[in-house]
Amino acid sequence: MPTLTSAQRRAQARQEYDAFLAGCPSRQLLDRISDKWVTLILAALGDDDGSCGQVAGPARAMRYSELSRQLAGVSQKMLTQTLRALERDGLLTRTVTPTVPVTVRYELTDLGLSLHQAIRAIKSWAEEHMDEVIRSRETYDAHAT
Amino acid sequence: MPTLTSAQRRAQARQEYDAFLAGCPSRQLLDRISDKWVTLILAALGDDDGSCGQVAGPARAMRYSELSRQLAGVSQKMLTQTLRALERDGLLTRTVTPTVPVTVRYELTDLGLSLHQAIRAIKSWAEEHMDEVIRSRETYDAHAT
DNA sequence: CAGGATCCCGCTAGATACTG
DNA sequence: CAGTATCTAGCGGGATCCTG
Repeated sequence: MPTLTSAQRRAQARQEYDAFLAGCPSRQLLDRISDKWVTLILAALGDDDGSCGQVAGPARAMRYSELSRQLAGVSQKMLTQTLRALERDGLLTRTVTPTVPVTVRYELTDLGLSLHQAIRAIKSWAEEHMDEVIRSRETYDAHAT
Repeated sequence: MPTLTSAQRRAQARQEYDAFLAGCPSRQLLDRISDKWVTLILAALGDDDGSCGQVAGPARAMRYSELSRQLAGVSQKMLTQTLRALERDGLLTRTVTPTVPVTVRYELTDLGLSLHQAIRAIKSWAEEHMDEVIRSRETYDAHAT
């Protein structure tokens, strides 16, 4: 049935999966992408860092060490583990170039890029509304004495 | 300086906070909102459930038991804990009506509603792209033998 | 009904050390 | 450079019991 439009297919997919249901695979997928490191990795790979014109860097290849530097505080374990999971889920590609020493580049796939749009909004939201949240916490904590 | 537009203020906030930095408060905020239950709670409270016209239910008040029913599989502890954190951060309000038995309603604030837009995109993405991810996993696993 | 309070297990993040 | 391997402390999170 290739007669379905992509919009129809997406609507159908949404009917099949419902993250509100405990057993639904999309619940587990939601859990996986609702992760601090996933968010930051997607943001790093999807965003142009501005060093070469910040208009719209649709995708960006980064090396392992670049990522670990940009995601301050991430352990090698978490970085590797998260990258592997994202590769397995088809969100990014891992390309090994057999130089000496070896070079590994990570790059978003189209699928990863489609998620990046949403992920980026989350990260921006956190940065933009930090002040409001801090103020809210202060009044909440003061009230509870 | 109330001469700043809201767009300017947001841009400024984004400069002050950078979730890529380990010590930045926004990193911690990002971690908090990158959570399965947060996503589902925000989605539940922000979405109209379709029972009264699914065009655009901007906000929706729900009772504790309604939430626990809709978020299948959530424990009371996690539900209560997450709701408290979201209330503290100013994303939702908790209203107690002293009936017998007591009635408690949760409702998104404007701040919560602003995050809901982004959160909803994440949940929809997970449901819409589940098939692609599953297929990707299969080929990945098959390759690794 | 809407939680609060405890107990407790699992697992997983993070630190450390080693390698091709 | 780009990981892998191992260990452990800590806490996320579920189960259970209790209350206003």
